[in-house]
Amino acid sequence: MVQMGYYSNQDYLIPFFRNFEKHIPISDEEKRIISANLEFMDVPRNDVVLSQGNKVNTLFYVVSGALRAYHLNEKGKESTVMFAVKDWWITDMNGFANQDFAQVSLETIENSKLIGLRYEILESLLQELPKLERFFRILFQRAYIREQSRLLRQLSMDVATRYRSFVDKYPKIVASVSQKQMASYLGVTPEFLSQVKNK
Amino acid sequence: MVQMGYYSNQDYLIPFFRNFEKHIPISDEEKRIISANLEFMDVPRNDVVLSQGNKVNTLFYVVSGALRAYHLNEKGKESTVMFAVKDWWITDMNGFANQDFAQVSLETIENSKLIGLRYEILESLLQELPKLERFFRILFQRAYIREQSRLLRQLSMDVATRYRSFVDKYPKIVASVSQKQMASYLGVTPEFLSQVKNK
DNA sequence: TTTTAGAAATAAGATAGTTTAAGAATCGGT
DNA sequence: ACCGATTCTTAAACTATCTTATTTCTAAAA
Repeated sequence: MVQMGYYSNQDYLIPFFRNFEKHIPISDEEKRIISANLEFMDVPRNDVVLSQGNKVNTLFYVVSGALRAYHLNEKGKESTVMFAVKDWWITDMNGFANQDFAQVSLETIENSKLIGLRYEILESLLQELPKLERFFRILFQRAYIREQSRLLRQLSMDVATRYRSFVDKYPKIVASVSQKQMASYLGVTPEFLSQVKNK
Repeated sequence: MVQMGYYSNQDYLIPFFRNFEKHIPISDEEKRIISANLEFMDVPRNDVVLSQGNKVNTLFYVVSGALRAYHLNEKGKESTVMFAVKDWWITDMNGFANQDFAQVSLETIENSKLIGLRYEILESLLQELPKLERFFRILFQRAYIREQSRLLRQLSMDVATRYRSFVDKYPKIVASVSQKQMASYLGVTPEFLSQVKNK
């Protein structure tokens, strides 16, 4: 993972604030304050930016590229909890919010530009700019809705329907993801997904 | 569903603000403003307070009792998305936040006292008391974490482990829930849960 | 008290998903 | 262009879970 110098941060900040302003308006002064508190990272494909079992200190925003959050259980079975592409935020949220250990690892599945926001920094930013509470309220509300919808699909649909539904919803993600990863997201074996697809 | 007169609202408001203040401090004046915008309901067991397919206009806070959110798919299969007991908030959040139709129904599984907060009211309260943004930010953050953890359990654990894990985590809920409902929450048939339990 | 209905347990046959293994295709590195 | 290493497909045998049906149990209604 490479920390970039200040000169090139506009590559990160322009898309970041463009997305930010879709949710709430923000002044130049506020942008300046926020910018000064972010970290900019250029991460190659297949790099692990957070490891299961470690303390979680950073919340990531995806400027470009794609990430995957996955869990490894005692039996070595891998479960993909989430993918993130451009404009998504991702981390092990439980570990982050409760300053606890990560239950998932986070890896890039493409070369990625990320913005990192550290826990203590976010906490103090929220104090300094209460407006951010609204931003993150909206963010978490949407994240909650997303997870609840996913859970509902997991419970109420069969694999073929879940697969089609995912492809419809996130065609961009499908492109960067191996079938093995896709299967572990849907909760089936890659072999079975292969069967299902060929019908 | 019975709307209560003003005289008895303290039964609702005292537990409500006691819980509220666990997350953020709040003045008497703020309490007054919030109180004036809530609805108080006393709902008997097995009452449906929101029906799948209808527009969602209310967010519910559980003062006492218990609720269940469930979805019915085309094949008539029922999936329990969530339970809520004392101090939990519940609704079809997608329908609520996006003013869309409910994908789930909401029913009481015990006689329940609920506080209702309507969509437009919440929106204007958030304008009037920006402090509430923080409250709901924390609320949704926790809800998101909860859903993500549940999904992870769903993907990575077998039925027996999921069942034990639920009983450990929510012993109170287990008491108010039938085995059929429990099974539809865990994503298995009641018959299979019965087998699993007897081991 | 009898009746009724819904909960749960049990068991047999059906289906969805897993496992294993082997071959074909694809991809990054040299 | 070649090699080794993943990744994907296919298929057969297997296992877990589901469906359906029957029975028992329980609790509330009449």
